Amino acid sequence: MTIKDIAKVCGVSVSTVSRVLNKHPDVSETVRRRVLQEVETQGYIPNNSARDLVRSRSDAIGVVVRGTGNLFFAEMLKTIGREIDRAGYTMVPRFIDSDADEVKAGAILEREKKLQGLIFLGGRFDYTPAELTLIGVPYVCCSYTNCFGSLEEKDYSSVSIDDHLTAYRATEHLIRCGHRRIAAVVPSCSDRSISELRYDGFRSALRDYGIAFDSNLLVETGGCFEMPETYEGVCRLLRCGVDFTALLTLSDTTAMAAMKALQDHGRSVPQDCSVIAIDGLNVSEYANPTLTTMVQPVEEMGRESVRILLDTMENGAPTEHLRLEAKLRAGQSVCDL
Amino acid sequence: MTIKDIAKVCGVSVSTVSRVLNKHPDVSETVRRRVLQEVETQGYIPNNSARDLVRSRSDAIGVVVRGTGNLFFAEMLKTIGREIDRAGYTMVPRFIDSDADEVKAGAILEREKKLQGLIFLGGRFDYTPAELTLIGVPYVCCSYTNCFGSLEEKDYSSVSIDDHLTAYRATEHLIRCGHRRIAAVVPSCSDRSISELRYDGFRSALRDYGIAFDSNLLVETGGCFEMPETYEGVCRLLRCGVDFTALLTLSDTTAMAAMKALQDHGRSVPQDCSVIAIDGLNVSEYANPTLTTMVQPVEEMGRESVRILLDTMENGAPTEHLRLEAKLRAGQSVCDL
DNA sequence: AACGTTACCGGAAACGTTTCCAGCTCTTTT
DNA sequence: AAAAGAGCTGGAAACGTTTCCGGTAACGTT
Repeated sequence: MTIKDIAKVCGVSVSTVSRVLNKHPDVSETVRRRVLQEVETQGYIPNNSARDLVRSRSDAIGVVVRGTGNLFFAEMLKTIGREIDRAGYTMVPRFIDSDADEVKAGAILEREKKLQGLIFLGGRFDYTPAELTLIGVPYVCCSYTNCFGSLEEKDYSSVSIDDHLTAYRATEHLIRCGHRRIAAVVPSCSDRSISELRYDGFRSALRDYGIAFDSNLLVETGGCFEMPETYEGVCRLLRCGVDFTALLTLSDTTAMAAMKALQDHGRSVPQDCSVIAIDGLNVSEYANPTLTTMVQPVEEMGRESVRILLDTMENGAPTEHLRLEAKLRAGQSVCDL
Repeated sequence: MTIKDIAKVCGVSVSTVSRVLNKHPDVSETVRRRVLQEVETQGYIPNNSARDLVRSRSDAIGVVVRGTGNLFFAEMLKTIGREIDRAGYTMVPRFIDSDADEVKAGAILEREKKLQGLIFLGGRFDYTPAELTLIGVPYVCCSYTNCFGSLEEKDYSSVSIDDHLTAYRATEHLIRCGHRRIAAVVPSCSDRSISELRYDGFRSALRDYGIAFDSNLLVETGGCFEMPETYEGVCRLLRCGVDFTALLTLSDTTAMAAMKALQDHGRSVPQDCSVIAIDGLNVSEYANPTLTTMVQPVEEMGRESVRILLDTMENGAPTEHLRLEAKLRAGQSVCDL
């Protein structure tokens, strides 16, 4: 079942059928209708390989996902997938680990498939600027403000919450609840990473409210928003015997790990220690206690990422850097002092 | 940069280069080496569209994911994606909702892309056998024993835990801990669904241990393993005032929702009520209390699903139905009576 | 010396589209 | 009435591969 069969049975040329299929204007209404009807009844589906070959492009958009521990990316991937489908493209995801070579392989391999665009989704990427310029297609960094620290803003697009502001607001919320001794668990990802931005927001809030920063209250963890590391980090903090009434974590899953550590040490949340987080996963509404968290607009982020990418791909639109707002969802993990 | 360029610079024909690239035997060692070296230095990458066109096939494997609430599928998708990548294929996932038409669209749309195989991942699919026979490629149902109830076993492959046995073992664990009044939350998915199998396992265990089944202890919920429905269901159960000391849930996330409902009603887990689940998500180790759950071998399931699919695709191997073992991971959500 | 075999290689068709170009028929303009 | 344009259509090249078929050269066998 090819375009030729349709052409033959309709008594027209393949060119004409092709024109109908591609919605070209210069074909008579009668012929158009005849062809479309035949396509319908025969159940003809164009051969994508042939189409891609002659157009020398594909309908594939790659999504590179890094940061396996964070369930937030799972939700993001789903919304991104839906949007890509809706736009008539094909999503091809690739999950990568921390392994340096596999990360690099990501960029290379994405080029083997004929991708039209790329979405980077995740905590951290180790690409060098040189490697990135090798990518000949537009790409957007989703949920990651400074995906590639050393890159020109005009060379890529990004969609994320305002990480600095979000952490600021979270901290502010704790402060307004009367907390002064606020600890923070910060994954020590790379420079200018998402965690650095959020950490800066945390510090800014403290400063603005005249609260001296106590470096003993800072827990740096390895990995990227991993639960085991977070659990361990909070345990260390507790062993230090330093005093604090609230804890800021940078994601929902790490918040759950942190709460677990607190609870395992006999501290109940929020009575003995409030915990606030960032993400707003569905599952966090069923944590015990329910998480108070800054909800990222997952749907909107996915939609906008794809929109921007498509706009650059199809219309050559300029790059864009979108900062969305995360909204506080009050749960039970924070209480007034 | 095409195969012709390589041929020209090597002084051979395109046929020869093609043969080298496809590891055909009849090409001399010297030529082979010369070509490979040129391919390397030039950084030549074959055009997949052209290759697919002439071979009239692609390297794409579709993964249809249904059941958005269940984080287990997110973990499965990741391992499946890794395996597909490793095998040199391209994964194209599609997330579908409960909407009947979108479900059907799944089958149809998967055929538009030239897919070589399909993996169904998720709680329930509404395809009719007639629709399924339209799928001209091999497919395997992953983590879902009776994906398509009314289908011949020889027509598809499947990989999952033994759902009946797993629920049996979970129930057995509760019984051995001294529990007699055991409630269960069962999503009312379709006939012969995953939840029916697990429910049967639950009933079998009760029977084998001589415990009369009390229908008041059964909570049927709408949706497929959704947290809100589960929460509501457990609330209903509690309002009934019926007595029970343990609760079986069929997934980790619903377990968390169930625990939340119990806790919100002043019952602490496990002191007032033990809770056991099935899945073994990472996050369940950080629930409060830590979940006691039957861990599904995610890695193995993903690996085997892809292996079986590839074996059928490439070698025409017969269909296979693999039942793996879920192992109990003791957490804190179950205690002796 | 003739033949068959083996190992290797090139030519060319084929895959199913899209798109450029040319041509045809009508209508409108000069 | 001729020229110009508009609207529609078909022919054919091109996209980059794979693979079938045939051919050559070298070599061993009779």
